[in-house]
Amino acid sequence: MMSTCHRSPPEQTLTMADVARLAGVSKATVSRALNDSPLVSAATRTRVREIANAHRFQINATARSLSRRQSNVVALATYDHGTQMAGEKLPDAFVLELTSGLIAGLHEHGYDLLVIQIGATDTSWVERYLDSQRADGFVLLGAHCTARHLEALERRGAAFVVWGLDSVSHSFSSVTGDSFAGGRLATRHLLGRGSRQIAFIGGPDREQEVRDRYRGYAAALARAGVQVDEELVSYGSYERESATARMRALLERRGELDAVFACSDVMAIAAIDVLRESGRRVPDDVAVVGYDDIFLAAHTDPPLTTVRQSGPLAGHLLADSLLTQLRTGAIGHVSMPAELVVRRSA
Amino acid sequence: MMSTCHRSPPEQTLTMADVARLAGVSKATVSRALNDSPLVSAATRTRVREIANAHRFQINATARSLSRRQSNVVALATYDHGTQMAGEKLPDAFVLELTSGLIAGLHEHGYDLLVIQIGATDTSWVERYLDSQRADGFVLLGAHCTARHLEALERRGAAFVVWGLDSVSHSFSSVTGDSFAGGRLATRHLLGRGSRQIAFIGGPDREQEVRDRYRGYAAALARAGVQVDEELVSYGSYERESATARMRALLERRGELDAVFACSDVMAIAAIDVLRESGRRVPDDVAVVGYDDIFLAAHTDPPLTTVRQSGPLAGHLLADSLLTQLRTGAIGHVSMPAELVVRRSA
DNA sequence: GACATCATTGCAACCGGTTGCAGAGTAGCG
DNA sequence: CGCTACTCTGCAACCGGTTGCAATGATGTC
Repeated sequence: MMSTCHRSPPEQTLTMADVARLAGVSKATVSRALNDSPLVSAATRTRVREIANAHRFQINATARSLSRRQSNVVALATYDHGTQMAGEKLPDAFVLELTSGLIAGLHEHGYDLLVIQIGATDTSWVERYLDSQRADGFVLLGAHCTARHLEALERRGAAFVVWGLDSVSHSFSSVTGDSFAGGRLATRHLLGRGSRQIAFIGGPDREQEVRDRYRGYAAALARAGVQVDEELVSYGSYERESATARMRALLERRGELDAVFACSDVMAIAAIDVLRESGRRVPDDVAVVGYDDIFLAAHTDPPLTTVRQSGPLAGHLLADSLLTQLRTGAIGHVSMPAELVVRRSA
Repeated sequence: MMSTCHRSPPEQTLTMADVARLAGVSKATVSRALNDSPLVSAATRTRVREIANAHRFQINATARSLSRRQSNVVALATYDHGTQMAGEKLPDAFVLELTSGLIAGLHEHGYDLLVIQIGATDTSWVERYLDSQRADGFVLLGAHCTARHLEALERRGAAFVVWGLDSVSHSFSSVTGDSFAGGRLATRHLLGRGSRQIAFIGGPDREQEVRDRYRGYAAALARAGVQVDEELVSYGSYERESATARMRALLERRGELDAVFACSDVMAIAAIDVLRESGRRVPDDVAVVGYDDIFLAAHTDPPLTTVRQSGPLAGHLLADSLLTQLRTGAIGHVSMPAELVVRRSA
């Protein structure tokens, strides 16, 4: 192929003043025409727009931000993923998907996403980004943010949304996974396969998320007329080792169990190892359902049936929530549907 | 704890004019003082700065951008991670780590990172972000960007860096993994363990990356005085199935092989499955090394020894490269060291 | 035909920084 | 002491949009 010959003239980006001159009107009129102001006639509006398009005019976002006193940028606060924190609680893929949905959601309303890194104790970024007009609001990930951060944001009166954190004691917008529905979904699936002795392996029992999953578990059992057997319920930490120990204990107490619902995929995988070790087959003898749908889940043996949350949807909801707050000041809480990914382990 | 009483007065963000008034000087002097201009006396500079700090003055980035005609923002172009593309070639964790390093690297020079999503065929984002002054330059991920994108950027004269793409026919800055070193590292490690019949399972043999890894493999063998056995070398696609088939073929041709170097972790895992199936033990009978260090690698059985690239370092180098280009116009190519992660498979 | 009303448009002052240029003050030099 | 040189500071004009307000002309009403 030949290289292009009709390269347009240098054409350094033009300004509204240029467009105004070309259209034979004033800067103000161009501004109004492009912003759909009712203060210009339809005829003028279309003419100006045609000229602007023909010359590929791009409005200068910086100048607009300066006079409107809003940047149309939202900052996503993350930790340094190059170090320890990486994927501690959030699966990597989920963060990327969430970011993707967030960008898309913001974009629909003319906002861009800035990504910043924040330290656990430092809160200066709030002023640095807000007062300098670099961002209009913030999105935080609950797994990463501290009480100190939340306080700093509230004190400064910043607009922000948090993913995965219930705001019992504070008043800020949040979007969380519907753990109750997730727990019910997992349990219902196991019941549907015929299991009746379903074990529950939870994370720390103080966490709201874990409690909600338990409530969902219990609700599904009740609905099916199955009594909750407390001997089948066990809490601990999210560690792999902790799950291994608990699975062993469960087998000793209730060797006849026929299913396991674990509150994370990592715990589910550990449980499967223990079950195999004890000579049981998965899913034939014991069915297992996890939670999160980490990348690994699709590649274990057998592939893990698990509960996942839609990252893109989470991002979209965060965007909507934050933009609503920016526009109206309203704060809100949204709970996201959980979906069951059926693979082979149950 | 009690809530704070000494909440500072409303204190709507102050401007340079305010600082100027407080310091009894002009706006211009404040600007110069804060920017380390040689046009202010040392005494004035410190006094102005003290006052600015005392009042927690934050410069308005928007206004500064407008008059300096540069935004101090760099855009990272990504695809929509909510759909098919997700993690096709780049491990999720790597993208997050790279982003992390990128943010840190940019931050050191006063730049922020904007993340945008681009479509495979759409190129309008170049003008949208450049002409509107929203970004000064771009970072692209080779696995995601098309020739069309590169052309659009070059035509527009944009500053940009690409990760993982050699610019043989174009002239733009790039940062890539050192596949030659990676291949050598892996092979040397296998040789060090005593293996002599080392199979090579590559991706498509047209890819530069794959060729470089092969060169590294060959170089390490030569160095150890081992003849390359073409029967042990095999190419194909990156698919899991393809790797399975090739491993089977290799075993038929050279049942006595004692090690495998695969060009991706997914292929290495597939190879391990085949080896097990054939009754061989890993690593006792056959040692296996992969490439990429995907999250899964640390959790396979046995945990996979593999070659990884430092995501944070990649990000830093991308930042440096782009900023240099913005400052001086110089374009450059950097090759990143590969590191061997020794786990249990070799 | 005179006057109030309304739809359009332009003027000019913002938004909050940066910077060329002129002027004031001080020091250096013969 | 007079004159040049140099240091420091302020004025004012930018950067490229937005918007209150006044001005213009057209339309409608009695």
